[in-house]
Amino acid sequence: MARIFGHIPGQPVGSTYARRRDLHDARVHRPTIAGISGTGKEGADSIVASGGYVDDEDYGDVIVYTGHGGRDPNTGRQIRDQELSDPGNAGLVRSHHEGLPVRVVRGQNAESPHAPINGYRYDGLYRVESYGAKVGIDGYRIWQFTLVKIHDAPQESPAESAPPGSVETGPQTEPGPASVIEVLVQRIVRNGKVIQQVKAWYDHTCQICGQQLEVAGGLYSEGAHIQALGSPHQGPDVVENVLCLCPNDHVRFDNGAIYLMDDLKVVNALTGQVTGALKVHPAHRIDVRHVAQHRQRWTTGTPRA
DNA sequence: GGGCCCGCAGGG
DNA sequence: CCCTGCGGGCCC
Repeated sequence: MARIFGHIPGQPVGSTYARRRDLHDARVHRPTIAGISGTGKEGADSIVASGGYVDDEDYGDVIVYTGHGGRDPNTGRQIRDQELSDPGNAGLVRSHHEGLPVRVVRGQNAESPHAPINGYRYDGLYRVESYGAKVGIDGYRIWQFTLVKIHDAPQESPAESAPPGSVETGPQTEPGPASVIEVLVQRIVRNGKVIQQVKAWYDHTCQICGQQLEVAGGLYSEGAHIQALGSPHQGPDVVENVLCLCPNDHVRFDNGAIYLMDDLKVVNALTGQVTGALKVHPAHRIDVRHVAQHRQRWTTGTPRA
């Protein structure tokens, strides 16, 4: 069975499964015990986060996921260094380099507010934002992978176009749906100068909530365009149109859960209440025309094409 | 086939 | 709760 990257047809985000075997049967995550599905040559197509590794961190839209290896099978504690060459770890590295999306499944974990109460839940696609090694809680080197949720509109893998019974003979060239590859390429994060400049001004501090998100290897923030890029919004990729936000506030902002007034007060769209003021660095000029466009996009009732 | 892995059930 | 045995599936 070929490895599938991206969503599995018929398995929408939020689907729940009682046991690991059910995840396997649904092809959402094939291994029945292992947390990472993948190899160094192909990349990793899915992971399960069940809280089994003490160094894991789950922030919802950002997951710091510990690689495998080096554990005492009985106690679950690290008893030796992890190796990046182990298949699953190498797979996540490959996914990072290729920009491949990783299906994330969360398992029951009473200590995490993001985990299901029981069983397993498919929580959608993440990209491997970065990875690195550190000495874990148990005193051995671990490899950790920072996974960041992909918030684009769900991209269904195209249905198998080959009719049943149509068997390709000859060498397996693994045709692979081209559209999936295109989507992946589109999702490679642009880390251009504009976003880097904005992040530098704020040192990764969220302009809305003021928090700095610490991940392995440093701080993490996102450059958020106020007036969205591309059709139909046509916002420019300039510092006057970019905010430095934490992932959660980025999601809220991009989906209209929060918007800004012209004086840069922050408004909760559900309540209409001002919840604070945008924090702005003296050198950062924000163009209120983009602020107004974003606000009108989410507060006017005119349907959009 | 050998070894590995973020299960699972059962018993104390 | 912790520990045990018994595992399936996958990668090498």
